[in-house]
Amino acid sequence: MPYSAEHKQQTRSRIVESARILFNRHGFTDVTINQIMSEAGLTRGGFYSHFKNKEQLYAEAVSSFLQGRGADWRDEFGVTNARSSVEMAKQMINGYLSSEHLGDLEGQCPMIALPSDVARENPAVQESYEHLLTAMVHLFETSLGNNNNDNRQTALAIASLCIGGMVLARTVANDELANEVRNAAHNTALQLASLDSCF
Amino acid sequence: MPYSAEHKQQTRSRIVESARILFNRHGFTDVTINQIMSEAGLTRGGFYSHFKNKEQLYAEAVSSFLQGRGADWRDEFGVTNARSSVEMAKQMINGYLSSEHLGDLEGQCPMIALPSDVARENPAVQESYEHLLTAMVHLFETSLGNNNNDNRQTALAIASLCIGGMVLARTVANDELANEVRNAAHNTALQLASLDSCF
DNA sequence: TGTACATCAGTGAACGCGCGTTCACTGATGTAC
DNA sequence: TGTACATCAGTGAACGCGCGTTCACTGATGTAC
Repeated sequence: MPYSAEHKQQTRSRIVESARILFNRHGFTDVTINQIMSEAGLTRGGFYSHFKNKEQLYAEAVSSFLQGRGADWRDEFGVTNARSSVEMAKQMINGYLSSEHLGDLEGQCPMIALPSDVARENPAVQESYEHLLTAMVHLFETSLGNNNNDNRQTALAIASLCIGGMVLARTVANDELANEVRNAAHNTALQLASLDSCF
Repeated sequence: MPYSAEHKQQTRSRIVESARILFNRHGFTDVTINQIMSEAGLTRGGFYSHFKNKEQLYAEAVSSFLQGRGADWRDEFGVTNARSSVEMAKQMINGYLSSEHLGDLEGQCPMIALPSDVARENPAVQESYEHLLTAMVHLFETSLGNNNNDNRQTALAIASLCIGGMVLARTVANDELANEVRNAAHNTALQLASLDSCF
C-alpha cells in the first residue's frame, strides 16, 4: 500500500484546520473550497476524496474546536481536574470574555464566530455547535459546587452571557461600546458564578 | 411629473420590507436580489434605481426593524411612556426572551437573526446593528430607576443575556436544550432587573 | 539489494449553474395646451 | 374637456464571473520478487 496509513489522515486534518480558520474569519458561504485547499497546500480537485461535500467539512470544522483550544480549556478547567471549584468557572469566564479572545479572529470559539450561519445549516452542523455549548455548560455546572442554588440554570445563564457579550462586541461598529459590553458581561458572569445567597 | 411623489417611496419601502424578512430567514449571502424583488412584486432590473447595491439594502433592512416592531417596543416600554419603571424592563425582557419571539423567524429582531453575518459586513451595516443595541440598552438603562447600582452595566448585561440566550436557542439542534437556555437567560435577566441589593 | 509494478493521493481542466449588475426598452402616468 | 407629449418607474435579456463539483490523469510511494 502506497503512502503510510497516517498520511491521508494528516492531510485531512490539515484541510479541517484550514477550514476552521477560514470559516471563523469569513463564515461558511463566503469561503470557497479552492481557498480552503490552497491554504492547506493542495489543489481543489482533491477535496472530494476526503469529504462528501462542503457541508460535511463545515460540521467537522466546528467540532474540531473541541480538539484544539477547546481541549486546552477542558483539560485546564474541566472534570479531569480534581480541584473542581468556583475558581475554575471564573478562570474560564476570564478567558472567554477577554479582549484577547475578542481580537483572535482565527482562534476564537466558533459559537461566537458562526451563530447565525449555523442556525441556517443542516442538523449535523447544528449538532456540532450544540456539542460546544454542552461542553461549556457542563464545565460551568460542575464547577459551581454544591450549594443550594440551581447550578444548571446559572451555568446556562453564564454561557448566554459569554456568547451574547462576545457576539455583540464582535458585531458592533464602535470599539468603545464593544469593550463596554464585553466588560459588563464579564463582571456579571463572575458575579453569577460566585453568588451564593441572592437567588 | 408622472407617478405621485410617494409612489417610488412606497415601492422602496416594499423592497426593504421584503429584504428584511428574507434576510432574517436566510442571511445576507443566501438571498438573491431576484428573490427580494419577486417577493416585493417586481422584477430584478428595477433594483438599481432604488439602491446603489445589495450592501446598501442590507444596512437599511437591519435599520428598518426600529421602524417596525422595534418602534412598537419603544413606544410601549420606552422613554415616551411616562411611568418609567422596572416593570417596563421586565415586560421588554418577557417579550424578547419569549418562545413566540424564538419561533418568529420572519419578525424576529435582527440582532438575533444576523449577528455573524453583520460582523463580516461593512461599517454601514454594523452601525445599523449598533443602533438596535443602543436603543435596547437605553430602554433598559432608563427603566432601571434610581437606585445605587450601576444601571448601565446591568443594562448591558441584560442585553447580552437577551441576545446570547436567543442566539444559542436558535442555533442549537435540540429543542429541549434550546428552551432550557432561553428560560435560564429569561429568569436571570428578570432577576438582574429587579435586584437592588446584591451587587 | 535492485527493479518492476500496482495503488491511490493529489492534480487541474472542464462542466453547468446562478449570481450581481448593466442597459436599451416600454408603457403607465400627470401635465400642458 | 380631450389629446399629444415628456417623464421615468419598472422590465427582462444579456454580461462576465466565480462557484461547487466531476473526472480522466499523473506521479510519488510501498511492496513483491
